[in-house]
Amino acid sequence: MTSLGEYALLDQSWHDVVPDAARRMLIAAAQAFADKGYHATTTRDIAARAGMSPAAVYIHYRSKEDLLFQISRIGHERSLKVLTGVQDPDPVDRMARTVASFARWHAEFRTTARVVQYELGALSPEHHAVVAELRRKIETHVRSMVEEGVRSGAFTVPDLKGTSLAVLSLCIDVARWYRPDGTRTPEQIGSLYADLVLRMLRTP
Amino acid sequence: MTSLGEYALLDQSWHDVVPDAARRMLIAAAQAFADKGYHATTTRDIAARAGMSPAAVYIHYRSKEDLLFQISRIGHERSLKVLTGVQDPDPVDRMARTVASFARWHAEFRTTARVVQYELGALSPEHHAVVAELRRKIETHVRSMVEEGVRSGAFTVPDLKGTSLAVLSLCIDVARWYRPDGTRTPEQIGSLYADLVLRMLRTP
DNA sequence: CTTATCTCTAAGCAACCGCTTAGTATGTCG
DNA sequence: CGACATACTAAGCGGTTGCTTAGAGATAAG
Repeated sequence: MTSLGEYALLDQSWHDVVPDAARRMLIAAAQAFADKGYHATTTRDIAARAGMSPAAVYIHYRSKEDLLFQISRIGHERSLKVLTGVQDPDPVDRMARTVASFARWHAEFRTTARVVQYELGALSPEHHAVVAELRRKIETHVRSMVEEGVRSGAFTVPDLKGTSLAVLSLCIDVARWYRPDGTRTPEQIGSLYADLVLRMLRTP
Repeated sequence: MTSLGEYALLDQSWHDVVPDAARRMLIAAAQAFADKGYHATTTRDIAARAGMSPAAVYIHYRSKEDLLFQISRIGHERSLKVLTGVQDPDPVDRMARTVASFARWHAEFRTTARVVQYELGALSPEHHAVVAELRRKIETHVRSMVEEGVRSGAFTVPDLKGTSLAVLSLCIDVARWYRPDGTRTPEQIGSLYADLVLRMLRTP
């Protein structure tokens, strides 16, 4: 029920959530939302996955939507950290390593990533605004990395904004198609995607 | 309510659906599913969008899931047709034109595409098997196009299956991020994507 | 006219939804 | 020990869900 195997698909960020029961509930909700979608998940599902009664959800969270918001917020923050955490003086190497780790994250922590990428619409307008700001930062960061490469002469792109969006889109969609039982490891997907993106961007 | 403006985001395939009320119901359902998701849409929503009573849904369809299946099936068939409809003796030109029209379709008919790509999980096992077969054909077709280019020497890829999946993934994800009020037209997205994909695949 | 068929609606049923209430067990501090 | 706070459950409330039933209106054939 709470084996390491199930937790392996979740990001390490959850360790900060206290108390213990609140964290178990959040993890149960993330797994349920990723598996069936927010609207198809009932609060009874979540409580059962956490091994508690339906009412226990409301000890630690205001509502079902609050659970989604916490998962989405923490997930977006982690995703942004993965994206911006790579430092490298060379724009090409930086892009390659960033794409590799960002794409890899979407495979390895697919459970979190799916909630982050596909359940935005279920957030309240106020909560949506919070994660929308984080998403804007993600888009801006990718674009500025492409821009830097273009300035250095290493990259040549026909449409800066559109190409940046395509790079980001490619990485994000990993969360949709990746299956843990497939032939490729998250690491291998990261390497492949870094290579493909450099080919897309590099000056011929 | 039933202006051309709203219908413009839907594929032309729907014209085959008869009788008239059944088609209106299917289009209303597709719009609702694309907008809010299958599980967040009620049969009363669908009926109201079609301008009929809640019970009218069940005159033409067995269930809410049956509506989803019809949309998903017709959408997948259309999507496959768009993908395989391009004929060109040159593997490079064929790939470019195919990617352009496939990516363009996901932008132009975003309503249909979103149901096709993001509501698979809500189908019954039997219905899911039907569209899964169509999806396999789509994947196979992209891979054989890449393969053909590699054989001709025009393309060089490190991982045939993985790269083909990435090309397909890039086009599909257009349905997630595209907004009709954006600066790029579906046509422009198609052109950009065709260019980006060729850069990904071409022998240096 | 009657009869049959098709398409639709008004009303409603059983089940399920998110969430609340009332109460219990456990631990902590004085 | 009693007083209080915390974390939980059993039970259930009001509202909504997908779907059904009974019947009305329209049309067309006999």
